[in-house]
Amino acid sequence: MIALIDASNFYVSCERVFSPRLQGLPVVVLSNNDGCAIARSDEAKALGISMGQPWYQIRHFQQTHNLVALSANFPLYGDVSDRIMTLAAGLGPTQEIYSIDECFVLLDGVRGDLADRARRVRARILQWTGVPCGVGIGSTKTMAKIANHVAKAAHRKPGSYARELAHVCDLGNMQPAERAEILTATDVGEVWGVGRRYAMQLREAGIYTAHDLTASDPAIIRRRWGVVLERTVRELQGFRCIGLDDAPAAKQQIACTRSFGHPVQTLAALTEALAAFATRAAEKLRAQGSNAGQLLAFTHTSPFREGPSYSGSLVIPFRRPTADTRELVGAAGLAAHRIFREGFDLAKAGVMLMDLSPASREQHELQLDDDRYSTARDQRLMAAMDCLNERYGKGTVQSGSVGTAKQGKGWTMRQERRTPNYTTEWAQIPVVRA
DNA sequence: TCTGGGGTCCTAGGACCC
DNA sequence: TCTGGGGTCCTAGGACCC
Repeated sequence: MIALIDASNFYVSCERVFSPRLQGLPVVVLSNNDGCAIARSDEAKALGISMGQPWYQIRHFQQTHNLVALSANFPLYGDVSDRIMTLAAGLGPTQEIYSIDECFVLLDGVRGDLADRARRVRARILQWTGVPCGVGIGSTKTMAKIANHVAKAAHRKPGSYARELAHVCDLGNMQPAERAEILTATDVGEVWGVGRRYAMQLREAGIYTAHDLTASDPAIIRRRWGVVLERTVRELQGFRCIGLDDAPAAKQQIACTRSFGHPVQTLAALTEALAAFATRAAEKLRAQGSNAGQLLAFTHTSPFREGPSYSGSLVIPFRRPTADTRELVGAAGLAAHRIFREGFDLAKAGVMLMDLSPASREQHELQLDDDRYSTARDQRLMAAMDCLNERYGKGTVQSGSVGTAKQGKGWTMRQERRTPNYTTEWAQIPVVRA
C-alpha cells in the first residue's frame, strides 16, 4: 500500500499557527504582488473563491464577509513543511516528498492496521506543528490520491462521503463493493492526471466518474488520449505504473520569473530585474550541484491588457557550462539589451537555465584545463557568496550587473574584466512578436 | 488599477543520415 | 498512378501537476 499525506489549505494553515485569530475566518494567501489567491481556507472556498482567482475580483469580500488576505511568506511555509515531512516519514520506510505540502509513503511491509497508524501520525503532526493533514491509503499512487481526496472531502463536505472516512481513508482495506461505491461518488475530474481538458472530453465520451474510468478499456483510452492517461487507468485498476521516487533527480531546468508590480518601461529596470533573476537562479543551480549550458531570458507585456503587445526572448549558449553568478548575470545583462524594446509596458520577465549538467563532471574536465587555479578560486568565491546570503539574507552580496551597478543592501562585487564565456555570435535571434 | 511561479512528460513533425 | 525504409535528434505545442 501507498499513503499520501497532504496538508490542508497549507499556506493558510501555516499562517493560522502563528495568528490563531484567523481560525474560523475566511482567509486567502496571495501570490507575488498580491496578484491572485494561491491558498484558501475552507471558509474562503465556501464563498466561492477559486484557486488562482485575481484579488481584485474577490476583495469586496473583505467588507461583506470579513475576508482576510495575506501576502505569501514562503520561508515560513518551507520551514513548517520540513517539520511536517520529518514527522510524516515515520509512517513507513520510504518517503517521496512530492511538493511543499504533500508526500507519499510506501507502506509495503508495514504490519498492523494502517489506518490506525496513519491516524496516530496525523495526530502527531497536528499536535507538533498545528497543521491539519489528510491521509489517503491505496494500492497505487493514483488510488492514494483518491483516498486523500475522500479523506478531506468527507470532513469538509458532510454528505459527500461516509463520516468515518474523514481525515484518514484507507481504500486498500475495504470490500470491493464499498470501494466501487466511493469511486462512483467521485467525479472523474478529481482523478490525479485528469485535468479540465481531459475531464470534458471524458464526459463527452460517457465517462463521468472515477468508477467509469476504472472500468474503461486502457487500450481505447491510450488510442484517444495517449499513454499518460492509459497509465492512470491502469493505476486505478490496481497496477503500479508510477513508482515511488525517494531521491528525486536533479532538475533539468531552473527558472526564476516574476510578474512586475508596476509596468517596466526602461532598459535599466529590465536589466536590474534580469540580473536579480539570474542571481537567484544561479543559487538554485549551485544548490543542486549543476552547471548551465544555456541561459534563456524573456520579457513580455501583459496578455490581459489592451495596448501594444510585445514578447521577446533570447537564448545565450555558454562556451563552457557555468554556475558562476557573474557569468550568468553578465549573460542576462546582454540579453536585456537585446530583448528590450522602447515604448511597451512590460509585465513580466524571467531567466531560465537550461542544458544542465552535473558540476562534478564539469570540474573534472576543468582540472585538465589550463585555468585550473582561477576555476578553484571562482568556486570558493561562489560558495562564500551563497553562505553569506543564506546567513545574512538574500541580496547581502550580489554581483554587479552589466550597465547598472546598483548598490544592494550590502556589498556589490566589482565586475571583473574577463573574456565573456558566452558567444554572442551563436545567440539566437530574439523571438519577437509585436 | 488589478490575473503566480514553478515544474514534468508526451507527441508530432521536420531535418538529416545511411 | 502510386516516390524506400529506418533511425536519431531537435523543437514546438499541449496536456498535466502543485
